[in-house]
Amino acid sequence: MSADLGRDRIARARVVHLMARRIVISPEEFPVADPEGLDFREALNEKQYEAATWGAGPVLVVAGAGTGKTRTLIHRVAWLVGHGVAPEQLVLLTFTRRASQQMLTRASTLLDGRCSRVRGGTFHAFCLMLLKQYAAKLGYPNGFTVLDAQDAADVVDLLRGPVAARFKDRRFPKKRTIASIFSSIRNTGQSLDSVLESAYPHFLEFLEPLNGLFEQYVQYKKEQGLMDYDDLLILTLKLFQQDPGVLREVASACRYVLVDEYQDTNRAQALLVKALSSVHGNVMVVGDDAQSIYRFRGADMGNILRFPEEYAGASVIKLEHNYRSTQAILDLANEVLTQAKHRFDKRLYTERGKGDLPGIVPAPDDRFESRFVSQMILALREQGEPLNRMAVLFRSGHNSYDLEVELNKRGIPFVKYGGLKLAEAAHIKDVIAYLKVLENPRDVVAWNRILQLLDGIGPKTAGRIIEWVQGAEAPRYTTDGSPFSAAYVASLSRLFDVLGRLRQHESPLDEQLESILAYYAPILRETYTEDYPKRETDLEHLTGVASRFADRASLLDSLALDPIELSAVDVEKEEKDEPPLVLSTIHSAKGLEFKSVFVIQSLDGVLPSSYSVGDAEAMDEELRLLYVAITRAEDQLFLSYPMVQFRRYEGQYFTKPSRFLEGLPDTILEPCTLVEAPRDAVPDDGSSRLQDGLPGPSRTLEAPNQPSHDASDSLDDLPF
DNA sequence: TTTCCCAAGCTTTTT
DNA sequence: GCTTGGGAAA
Repeated sequence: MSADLGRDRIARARVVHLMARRIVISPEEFPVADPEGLDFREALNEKQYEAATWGAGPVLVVAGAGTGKTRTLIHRVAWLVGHGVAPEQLVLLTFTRRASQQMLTRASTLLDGRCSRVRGGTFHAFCLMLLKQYAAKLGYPNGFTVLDAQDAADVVDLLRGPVAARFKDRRFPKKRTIASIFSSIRNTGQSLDSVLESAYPHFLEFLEPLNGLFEQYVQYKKEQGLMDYDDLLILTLKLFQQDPGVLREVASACRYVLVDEYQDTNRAQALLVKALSSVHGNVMVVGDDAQSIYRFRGADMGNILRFPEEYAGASVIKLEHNYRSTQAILDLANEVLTQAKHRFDKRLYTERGKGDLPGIVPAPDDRFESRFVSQMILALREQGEPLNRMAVLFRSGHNSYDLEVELNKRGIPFVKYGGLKLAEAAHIKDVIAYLKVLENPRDVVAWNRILQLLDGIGPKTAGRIIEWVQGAEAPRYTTDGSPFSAAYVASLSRLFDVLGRLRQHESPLDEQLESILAYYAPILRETYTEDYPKRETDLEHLTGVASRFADRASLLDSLALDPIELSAVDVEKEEKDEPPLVLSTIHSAKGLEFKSVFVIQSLDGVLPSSYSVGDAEAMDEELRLLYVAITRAEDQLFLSYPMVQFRRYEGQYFTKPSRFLEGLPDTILEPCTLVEAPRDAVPDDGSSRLQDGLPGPSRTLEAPNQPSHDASDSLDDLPF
């Protein structure tokens, strides 16, 4: 590796803003040598090295898929810490908690644990931490509650009622829609009418009432001590704005700001980065415009494209050498990307060999698709590929239901990322609501939830009770002197008993949870008579998760921001057995890599989603999504789709493969045919037959071992 | 006012 | 396939 960087000293001038006076201090200098015990030249290529050892000042690292972005960031952290920057002065902002944890653990291994004190996490988590500290300055109580998307919609619903009543005969938007309209106003900084115009033109007639509702919503949350996800970002900005002293204090502590996945930041996040780096000016953002996939929640690719203008004197480092995938996989990725309306001047290259061509696999229906995938996985496993180095990716959470059944049937362990989260299940939210009420007695959403679980109490009565509880100075947990009817006073006082007792003497978290669960158990059985055993297991699950937290507040914060934690328990449990296969939405798979990747349901209408068809920008995003999926693969890539699907009332109907994959030359994407092997001709493990796709125009993949089918049935001959 | 029942509608993707 | 909303009965 060449050592020629043309710089003896890694140094850049930097300017410190202190009060009104600008005092220029001398450049920060690091010795050229690597920190003890680490050979960065050995570990990194020239560009990566340049990025990792960058001195001060703003830098944009444009890192294509698989170009060692994480590796570079980790070495960057290690470099800075190794050169004496206190880990506490480093802020590493990432998009998902998974990404940040992965990064910090990997960095720790480089420098024996010192890096674990690096501050960071998701933007939202970082802001929450700040807001906990400064809530009072914004007129919020310290015990404010964080609302997840569902809770936020519930708050909207409380306010929506009277407004919607005025439009009885017309279709007033539903709570979720309203909540997401509000969210997009705040994420993009657009006005209500421009949001409506671009995304919800059919609701333009409700501009006025929605405007009023929006103001009420903002007001209400403030009064009740509630913050939604967007508030976390926006109130932090507001805090900085109204109180420059706080900004200075916070930003001074952020000597180096590192941001991962910068292409997916929205306006508020970009402003936060600007603010946090406003004292030291040391900001490194890493990203890839071709992998921007969060437009739907306000991410703005413009942030990364405009970075050089936004930060005067910013340098740009490009990483283009791909270390992950074979050339065949990159060829497909590059080819797919050329279909984008917005052109990317990006062509990934590798020095790895050509490798196997990616295959496109039509399956007769999704049962066959699932069998194909699971069989292939077993075969690869027989060849020594660990399950956790393989992944099945899909557009949306439910795309894998059928496959999950098949995997269970075959005893293949898997984890699933993305899609529905346990923390969103009704019974989990119930239990959490009790904790929330204990933490923040002003949390009306939680109160409503737990009160309405009681017999004979609906929205109206719940409202009256909440008023009673909160009417006094301190919340009163008693029915003494209450105006409520005897019909439910008994059940109400049982609830108050439990809450009052827990509030009085703060017992350890697990004991609190135990009391709550004891109280909730009969309610659970009654409300979910059908399937309460399954839900009871989930609650045990929750107890397990809770035991890892020191106190109620930190459990609640964590649940609000990172519901994935719950499914992480599965991982640990399974890992005793065999590291499990990964199922993931493409969104959740960002930043991960696997030896073999299966993209299922590569259908037109799924990927690209039918919701995006007709919107050029949205279609480009779908394309980038496919690009992200393809570039997760190192060696093997299969894109499959069912040729026939079922729909509720229409029955069977024919599908079309993703338009992004149609018309690609066979030399880039190889068509494969599934053939069902005669049953008795199948070797026990089925491994030998899948391994070598024979070179040729159409690879044949045999699908052995399907007892329910006539052995002579060739799939090609099935009667469609 | 609540609850129950039926119909309608709707779903990406995440913090 | 599931949640959400409306309407009617208790």
